[in-house]
Amino acid sequence: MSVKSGEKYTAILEAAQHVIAEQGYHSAQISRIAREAGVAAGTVYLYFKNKPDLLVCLFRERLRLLIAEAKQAVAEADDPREKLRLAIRQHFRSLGSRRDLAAVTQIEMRQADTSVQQQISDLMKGWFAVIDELIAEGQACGHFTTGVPAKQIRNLIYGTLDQTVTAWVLSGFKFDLEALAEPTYTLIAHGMMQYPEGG
Amino acid sequence: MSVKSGEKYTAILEAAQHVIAEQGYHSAQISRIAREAGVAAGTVYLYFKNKPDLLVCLFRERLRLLIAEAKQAVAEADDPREKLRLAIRQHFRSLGSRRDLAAVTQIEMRQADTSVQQQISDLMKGWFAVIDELIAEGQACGHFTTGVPAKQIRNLIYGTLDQTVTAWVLSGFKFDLEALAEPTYTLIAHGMMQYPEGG
Amino acid sequence: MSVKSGEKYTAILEAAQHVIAEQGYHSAQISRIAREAGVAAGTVYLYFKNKPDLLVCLFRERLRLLIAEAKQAVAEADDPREKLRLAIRQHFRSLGSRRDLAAVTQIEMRQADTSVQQQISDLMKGWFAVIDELIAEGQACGHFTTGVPAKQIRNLIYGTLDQTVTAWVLSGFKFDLEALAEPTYTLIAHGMMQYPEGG
Amino acid sequence: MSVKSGEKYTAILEAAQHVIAEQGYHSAQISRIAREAGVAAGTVYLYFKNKPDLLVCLFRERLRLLIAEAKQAVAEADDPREKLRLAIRQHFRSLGSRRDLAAVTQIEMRQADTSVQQQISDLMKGWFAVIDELIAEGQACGHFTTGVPAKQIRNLIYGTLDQTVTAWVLSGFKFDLEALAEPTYTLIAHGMMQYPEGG
DNA sequence: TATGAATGAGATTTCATTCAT
DNA sequence: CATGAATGAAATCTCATTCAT
Repeated sequence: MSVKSGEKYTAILEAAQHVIAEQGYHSAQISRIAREAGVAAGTVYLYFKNKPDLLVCLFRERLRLLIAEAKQAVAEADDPREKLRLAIRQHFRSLGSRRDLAAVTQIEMRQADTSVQQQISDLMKGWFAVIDELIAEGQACGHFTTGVPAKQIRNLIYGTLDQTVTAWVLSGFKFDLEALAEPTYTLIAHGMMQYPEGG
Repeated sequence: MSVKSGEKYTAILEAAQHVIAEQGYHSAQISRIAREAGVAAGTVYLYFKNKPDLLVCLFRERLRLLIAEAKQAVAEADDPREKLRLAIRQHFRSLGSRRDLAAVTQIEMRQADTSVQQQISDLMKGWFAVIDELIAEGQACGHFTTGVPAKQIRNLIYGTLDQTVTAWVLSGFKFDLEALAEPTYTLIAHGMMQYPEGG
Repeated sequence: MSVKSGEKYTAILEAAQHVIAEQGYHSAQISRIAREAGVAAGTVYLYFKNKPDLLVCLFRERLRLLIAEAKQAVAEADDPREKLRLAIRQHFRSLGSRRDLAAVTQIEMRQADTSVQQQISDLMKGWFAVIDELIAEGQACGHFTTGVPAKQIRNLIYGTLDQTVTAWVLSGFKFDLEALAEPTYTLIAHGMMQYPEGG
Repeated sequence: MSVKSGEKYTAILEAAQHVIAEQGYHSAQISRIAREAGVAAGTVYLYFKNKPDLLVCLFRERLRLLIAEAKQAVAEADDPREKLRLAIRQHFRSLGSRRDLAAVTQIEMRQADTSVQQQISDLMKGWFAVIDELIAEGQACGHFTTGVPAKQIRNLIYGTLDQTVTAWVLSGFKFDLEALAEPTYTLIAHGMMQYPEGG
């Protein structure tokens, strides 16, 4: 039986997400996570190498989910512009319905030390790939500008989404995140400039 | 703790910035910062309440500088579109020429605990104000769209700049940050969509 | 725990000797020993009460062998002086041909805690008995001095052998242990003093 | 002020020796040693790198003393035979009057892990040097046999002394150690063999 | 103001041992 | 007899902070 498939593995990850969201990364003690998962502290070390590893695994699992949802959303359209619209909406929907997860990804996870950040950064490439593909497709068919490096377009998209979710978490979830999908798409896609006529 | 100026206050901040950039936030020991500043460890506590306070003060000082530079840059133009262009260029220029500072603001500072993040978040409002004012002005004179909440425009701008600088730091300063000002402005201002005719 | 024979009992002892010789006493994990013996960790506890008990049993088994070999060697001569010569040669031969065992008895076993040391110390009495008998015999027939307590003669003999084997192990088995039997016998038997005439 | 010269450094070493002699090496907690030395646990780490380092330093300090006393004793005679006699007496006297130290050197110190043993082994060379010099001198002037490797003579001397002191500690200090100096010298110097005539 | 030696709280992690199967 | 997943106790070490000088 794979050690990664047991319900204890899942229970520990759930508990970690909850405790970290509640207490913050550095105050989240292994013993507390274990108690919440209903296992002994030592058991955590049967499933995870150490505390940073637990964090990385948590992030990997959750990001895998987000990426899958993003891919699925994007697959529902053919036009890259529409794909972008759906990707944005899905991102806000995915995190908007999972506050613990949002708190962990936007705030707490970023308090981990550099080696964890490095691993997280690598995992993010999977997420970026979804955007990158969408951009490349849009550029190929002439819908998206090629006058700007694709990587910078990605920075615009990801940076905007990330900042928006972070602002939402920091506000204490005070506004409707998903409702921002449409205007955000508009801004990203059409830009912020008003034109006297046409546009 | 009461003295907000003087050589030693400055020296400690300089040392903190350097040590944190080099070793990361959590590995940056007070004793090391003190040594680098040429003072005793205890002396740090005459100028700062504690380690988080030192971090917050460092951020406040540096942000004050960045805001001043941004305001000065923006003041050089009348048209809010031009102001936006200058603000973006200035942001990339300000951080692009201060690698230690960039590493601290984009990476290390974010590892601080939640209470510090809260204070930093408050300080950021001063930075946001510069953008907000610029947006409001642009909207007032009809150059910027009013079809989208101003706050979301700000998220777009700030998120994009932030993500770009972070990518630059994480790349090991491998590309020319300032050179990205122009395409970034284009993207933000005009959007990423290509139009068959007009636009 | 009740079974003192059988393949598994033997296999565990063999594995323990090997793992301890290789990794040292404190780093020798029960799980590692079990794996090497081809049994589950829990199985070790069917044959041994606990880790110290495993060590004591290992030492007892091996010492039993050494004592048997010593007795057998000694039995081949009648003259106590010759018996001493043979005993020394046999000790060096017994350990000289079993490096793992030598490493365990001379180095690792001595890192066990005091209660184990006490038990080992008791077992050593069986070894000392062989020497003591030989000494008593030699004193009885006038070949060995009676001007010195027999126990101190034993300390001389055992101490010298022990130190020599330890030096051999610590050297990384770099010299021929058995070759030292003859000079060691000479030293012990005749002393280190040179006499102008006679001797 | 050298960190090695303070009274706290000494107090910690004294406390370590006492606690280790009483509880054994592995049960000797740093917190207990610190309490006995009248300092905080953290203070121990201002003077010693870690627990093994504390042990090595303790051994180094004490061995330095023993070697000094041995050298001083040896210096009182010219004849190498007499020097040997004095060295043996001094060794038994040095340890016979310091039971805590004897318990630590003969029993507890040997429970330390391999890296400590290695360092101790290196330090022991200083002790061996005293014996080696004495042996070389005796061989040079024809008093000691050259028919046996000098290193083996050293093994005889050191092994015998070591075993004798260990036996004394294990006996619970039940006999007079120093009283064994004379017979031990006799045995080592003249051997255990009785000769019909002369000798 | 400045020093820096001393403090001491606090959490990770290991691994011998158990026990339900 | 055998298994091996789970347990949980226990101790080192770090480093921000203090305070007597």
